[in-house]
Amino acid sequence: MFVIDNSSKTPIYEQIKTQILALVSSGVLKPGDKLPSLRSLSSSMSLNINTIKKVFSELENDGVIISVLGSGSYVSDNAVRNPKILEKAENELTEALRSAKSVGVTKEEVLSLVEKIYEEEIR
Amino acid sequence: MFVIDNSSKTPIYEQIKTQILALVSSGVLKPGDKLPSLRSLSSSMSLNINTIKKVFSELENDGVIISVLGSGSYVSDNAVRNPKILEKAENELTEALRSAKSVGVTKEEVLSLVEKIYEEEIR
Amino acid sequence: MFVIDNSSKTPIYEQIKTQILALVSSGVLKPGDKLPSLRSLSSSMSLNINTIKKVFSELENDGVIISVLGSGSYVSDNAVRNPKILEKAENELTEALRSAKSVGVTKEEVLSLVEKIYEEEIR
Amino acid sequence: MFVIDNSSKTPIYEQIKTQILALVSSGVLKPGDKLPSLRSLSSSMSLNINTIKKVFSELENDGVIISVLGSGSYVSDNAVRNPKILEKAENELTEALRSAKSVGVTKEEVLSLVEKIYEEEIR
DNA sequence: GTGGTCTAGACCACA
DNA sequence: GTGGTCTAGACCACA
Repeated sequence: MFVIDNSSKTPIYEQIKTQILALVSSGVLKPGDKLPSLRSLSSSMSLNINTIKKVFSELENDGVIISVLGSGSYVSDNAVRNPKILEKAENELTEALRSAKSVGVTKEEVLSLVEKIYEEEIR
Repeated sequence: MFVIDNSSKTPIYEQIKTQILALVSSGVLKPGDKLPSLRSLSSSMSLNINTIKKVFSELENDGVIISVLGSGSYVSDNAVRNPKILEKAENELTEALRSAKSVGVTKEEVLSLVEKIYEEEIR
Repeated sequence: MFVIDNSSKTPIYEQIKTQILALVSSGVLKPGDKLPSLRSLSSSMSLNINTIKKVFSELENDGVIISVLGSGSYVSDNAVRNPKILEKAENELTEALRSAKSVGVTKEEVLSLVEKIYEEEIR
Repeated sequence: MFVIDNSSKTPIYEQIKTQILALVSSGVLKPGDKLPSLRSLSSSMSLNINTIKKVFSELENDGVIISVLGSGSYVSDNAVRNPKILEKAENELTEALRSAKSVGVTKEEVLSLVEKIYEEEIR
C-alpha cells in the first residue's frame, strides 16, 4: 500500500500522510473517492491503529478528507492544492532553504538540486 | 546570545546548534576560536547546563568543535563546510523539495522562493 | 545482562557500549534484532535510564543501531564491521602499541600478548 | 620541548608523561639526570603549573623520578624498564587488543599493525 | 575555573 | 508501551 521507512526519523504517520497527499495531488485519489477503513489499512500494513487514526485526523483537520461516522472517509472537494497543505509545505521548504544557506550551501547547489527533484518520476 | 523560540517544535538544543553552525559558516566564529563555557552559556540563556552540553556534544560529534577537559570548547579546524553538516542540510532540503513537489508546489514557486531566501540578509 | 566494573575508570556507558558491540560483531545480535527497551535495560541493571540513553544514542550515532520513537531500538543493517567502530578500535590499538613500544615493551612481548588474546574464548 | 595535541582526548599531563617515559627508556634521559623545574617547564610550555605537578607526582609515584625538596627532580636508578610502567602499558595494550578483537578486527590486521608500529622511527 | 558522568524525575510525541 | 527533551543537582578529573 504505502512505503514505510522504519529507519527514518520522520514518524510513520507523517510518511503515510505525505503519500496520501501525493496520491490526491497527482489525481490518483479524486474528490469523493472513498478511503480504506482505519481497520483495513492498519491491519494490511501491520501498523498500530492509532497510527492510522492520527493520519486520518490530521488529513481531516487539514480539510483534505471528510470522515462520516458509520460510513467511512472520503476525499474532500477542495483537496487538491489545499491552502493549509501548500502553506505547510512552503514553510518547511523555507526552513530547509534557510538552514542550508546558513551552513554554506550555495544558491547554485540548491538550484541544481531543484532541477534534479523536478525531473524525477513521481514516486 | 541566541534566539530561542519556545513555541517551536524544533528542540531547543537544535535551535542553538543551528545558530552556532550559522556563526561558523558565516565566519563570525573561526577555527580555533573559543566558545563560551557550558556554564556561562547556560546561565546567560537561562537554560539547564545539560541542554548546552547536548549542543556541544553533538557539534563535537559532527566535527565542528572540540571540547577539551579543563580548558573549554573550540571551533575545529575543519568546521567550515563540514561534510557531515552539508550532507545533513542537503538531505533535509531534498526531503522538503520532494514533499513540496508531491503536494503540488510548482517548480516556478520553488525557484522564486529560492531567490527570495538567497536575497535575505543573514540573520 | 551486562557486566559492570564500578571501580573501572572507564565510564559505565562505555562499558555497556563495548559489550553491545561485542554481541553485534560476534553475531549474537543480528541486523534487525530488537534491543531491550531503555526502561527494561536500566531497571534490570539498576542504572539510571539516562545512562542507557547515552549508550543507545552513541550507538545510533555510530550507525550500529537505529532508535525508533514509539517502537524501540534495532540493530542496523550495516552494524557488523562498521567502519567508524573499526577505525576507532584501530586508532586506540595504535596508541596503545606506540605507548608500549615507547616505554620499552619489546616486539616479542607484544606478539606473544597478541597470540594469547586471540586464543582466548570470547567472553 | 614536548608535543601537545590539544584536540586529543588524552589529558595533557598524560601526553607529557608518556613523552618523558619515552626519553627515559630510549636513554636520552639517564638515571641521575636532573629534570627541568616545575616552573621552567610550565612557563616554557605555557601550561598550568598544576598540569606539570601532576606529571611529576605521577612519575615519582611510579618510581621513575625522585623529587628532592629544594633541589629538583632526578631520574631514578631503576627508571628503565620500570615494572609499574611496563605493567601499566601491558594492561592497556591488553584492553585495546581485547576491544579490537571484540569488534571484529582480525589477528592478521593486528599483526600487520604491530609490524608497522615497530618499524616506525622513535618519535 | 573547565568539561564529563551519573542520578532523579517531569513531561511529551508516537505506535 | 516506546524513545526524546529538559530540568536539577551531585560529584569527579583536569588545567
